[in-house]
Amino acid sequence: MTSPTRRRRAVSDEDKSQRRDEIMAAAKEVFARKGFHATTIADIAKRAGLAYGLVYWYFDSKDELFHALMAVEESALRNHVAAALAQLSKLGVPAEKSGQETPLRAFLQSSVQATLEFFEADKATVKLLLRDPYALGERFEKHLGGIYERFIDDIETFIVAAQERGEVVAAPPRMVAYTLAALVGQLAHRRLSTNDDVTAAQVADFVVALVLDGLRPRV
Amino acid sequence: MTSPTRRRRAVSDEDKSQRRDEIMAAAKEVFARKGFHATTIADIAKRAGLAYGLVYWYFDSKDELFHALMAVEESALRNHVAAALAQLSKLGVPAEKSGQETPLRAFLQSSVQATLEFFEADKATVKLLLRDPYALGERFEKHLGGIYERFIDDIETFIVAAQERGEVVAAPPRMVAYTLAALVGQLAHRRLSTNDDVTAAQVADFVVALVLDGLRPRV
Amino acid sequence: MTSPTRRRRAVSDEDKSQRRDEIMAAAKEVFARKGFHATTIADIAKRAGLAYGLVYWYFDSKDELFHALMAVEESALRNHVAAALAQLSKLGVPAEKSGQETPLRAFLQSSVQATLEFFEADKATVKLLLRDPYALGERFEKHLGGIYERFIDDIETFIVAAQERGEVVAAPPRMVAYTLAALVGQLAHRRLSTNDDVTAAQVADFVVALVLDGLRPRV
Amino acid sequence: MTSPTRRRRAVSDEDKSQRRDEIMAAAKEVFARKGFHATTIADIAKRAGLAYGLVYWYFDSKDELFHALMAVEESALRNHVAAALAQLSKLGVPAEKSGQETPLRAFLQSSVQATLEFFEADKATVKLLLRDPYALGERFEKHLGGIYERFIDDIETFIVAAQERGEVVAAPPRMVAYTLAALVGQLAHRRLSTNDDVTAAQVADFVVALVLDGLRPRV
DNA sequence: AATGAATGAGGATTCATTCAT
DNA sequence: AATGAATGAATCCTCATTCAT
Repeated sequence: MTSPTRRRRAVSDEDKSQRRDEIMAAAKEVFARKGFHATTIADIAKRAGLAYGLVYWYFDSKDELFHALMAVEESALRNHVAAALAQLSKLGVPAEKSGQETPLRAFLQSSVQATLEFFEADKATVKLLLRDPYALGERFEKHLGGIYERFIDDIETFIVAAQERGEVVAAPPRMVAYTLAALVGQLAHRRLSTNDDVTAAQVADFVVALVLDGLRPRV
Repeated sequence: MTSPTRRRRAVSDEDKSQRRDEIMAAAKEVFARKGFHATTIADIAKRAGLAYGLVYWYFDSKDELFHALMAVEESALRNHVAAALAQLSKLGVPAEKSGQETPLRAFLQSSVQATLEFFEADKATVKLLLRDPYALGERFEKHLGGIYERFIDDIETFIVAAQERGEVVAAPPRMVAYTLAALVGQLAHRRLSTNDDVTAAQVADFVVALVLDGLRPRV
Repeated sequence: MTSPTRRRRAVSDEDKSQRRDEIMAAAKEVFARKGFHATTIADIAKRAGLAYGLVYWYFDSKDELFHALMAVEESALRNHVAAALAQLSKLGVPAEKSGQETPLRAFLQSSVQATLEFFEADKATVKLLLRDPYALGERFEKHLGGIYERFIDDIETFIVAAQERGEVVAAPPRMVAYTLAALVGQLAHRRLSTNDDVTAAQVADFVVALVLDGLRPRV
Repeated sequence: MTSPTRRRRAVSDEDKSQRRDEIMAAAKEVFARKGFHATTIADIAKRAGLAYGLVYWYFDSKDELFHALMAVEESALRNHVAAALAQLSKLGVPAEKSGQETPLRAFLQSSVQATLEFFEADKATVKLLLRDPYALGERFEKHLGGIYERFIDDIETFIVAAQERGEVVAAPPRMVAYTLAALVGQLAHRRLSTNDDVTAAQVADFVVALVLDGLRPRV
């Protein structure tokens, strides 16, 4: 039994963190809908059902709030993709016995599909990560650049490993990685405005086929 | 007899058009450098060496000015690509007799290279067309969407024709077109910040090889 | 039996008073350093190691807190000067037998020196009493005016008494008092920013000599 | 007859300067009445009968506006005092033949009186120069310090010259100068709130007598 | 008494746009 | 056509103060 004077309130870090999350959720929604510039702190607060001054209790500035969002979304995306890849090995995709291209194809398929699904399920994030930051000047471009870099690094790493494992890749790994990231990013973005009823899986199939096999059918 | 205030010389449309162009040139430079929001009408006018109130004689609003720029740049890009393709046929690329894949490969190579070169030669346009509009809300996104659409249409049209001519394309034409546009757009954009000494032609080679042949080397 | 929330020990007025003092000490330091406007209640509370909401338990407003500080500082100053003067008589300064000017000179010397020493030892108070209140609008100006008034009254009273005791004073007593207060206040203030190694005693000597004797040396 | 195209408007620098002055006049009045912090740009603009945005056409910031005011007022004060002193020599005050103290006394009398009159005639300036700047932080304190410094320098210079001319001054010139400036500043300030019907000339007489002769009448 | 989250008035500043000349 | 002064909506952010716990 703790001393009465120590009881205090239970607002604690948990509640604080929760409020932060509420604000971020509201911010994400509004930023995605109206864009960074057109969004006011008041918009965000209203959306969150709070007094606008309170936003500054949790974030130092509009910029910081946006940065925080970018970081969270990057993290979520990476987790999502990592989970998909983990699932892949668990499912026993023949990663070891295979002398074929399976691993690379499977990796690409999984990564691309997971990425597209992630953005599919959360269209706001597309705008947050793939649309706004570019136009917001260096402060965000740098952050965004880092995110991209990390993704490209991961892909490159995998491709290099595949090459070392004996898989043939007919282009410099980094360039391929880079291209792939660009492609997927753009596709995710474009899928926002287009009304395909193509699924993420189909697009992933297409991308993988394109990247691995090209348009010209094997003779 | 005209009133004294009317004297002046009748300013021809040509003059008007010229001033307009001056303003647009200045606007392009400043928009590209600082981004749409950070650019003020005063910035543009100063750059053009004019009183800033005058901008409103030629354009109704900052938005309209930006739209006008987008239109001009689209037009310039299309002309540039069209010229490259025209050059191609003039050079006697075997477009008719071909039973080979030449036309499609040549078309892609030329289009991609011309596009990249265009953006290469005019980095401001990259920012104008590929960076800002996304984050500027629907008003510009729609316009940009149209530009993309037209390009995708052109590519698609060509691919369809190629297919009808007997060339095998292992994917839905529109999807290919769409992918290609995305890829090239993103590459052009990324080339802004990266210091490759890779030429546009090399990138084009890479893209075409990737799209047509894929990563797996011909057996 | 008191309700659980009521338990605690009955906080004595002493405790309350002590907390108040802690807050005032913190406030004094911060106000002096940053100025009234630049100081936030949060600054003060942090300095005092308290939750900032608590400040409002002891003071109704930032203004009231500042007023309280002014009152305390006035009191401290008056005590300090009074002590010096008391010391003076205790030391047997010939206040009664004197047919000389001693008393007035001694009084001035002691008062001025004590005042300067007080401000010397507590530079924060200079800012609190001599710098901020003026610029803070009528609410504080009035209070400050009162403080000055009381000092001037005291000096005047003494001068009148001296005159009645037969000492010659070549000017209206109130005016002299008023001048002296002004002079000392300004000197104290100015000593903040200047790096004289002149002591308070020396300045006091100078002031007294000036006031009593003027610049022209005795013939 | 200038060419019609060259006619243009006559707004010119004169008008611009005039508007600036209007704003400064309004600002001075409001700053003096409410203090720097309590004054809003809107207050100033309203007082000047202008849209508040316009203030920023003429001044970069509230701070700059205040600085400009300080500079103008310093200048005005210096001119006023200089004029009084010029008048003095013109009136044939025996500056050269005198072996007496006349010049110093006359100089002090004139300077002090002119200064007090200046502040008398323009009470707003007292607040602007002698009240607000101290409490406004370093940015203004520095400027104000400079103003004081220049005045003290002038007085010191004169006293030194007087000494060299043979007049006896029983204290270090700079200290005297410094004291005098402090005294006059404070007196001017105090005269704001007090309802003496003492004239500036009388106060000046008093100050000069005090400084030169002291309270103890010549025996 | 104590805490610190919540509120919202307030204010400086920017800038697109209008307008008198 | 040209100029640049004038307007004022808009928005970020601060911070005194209140209040639930």
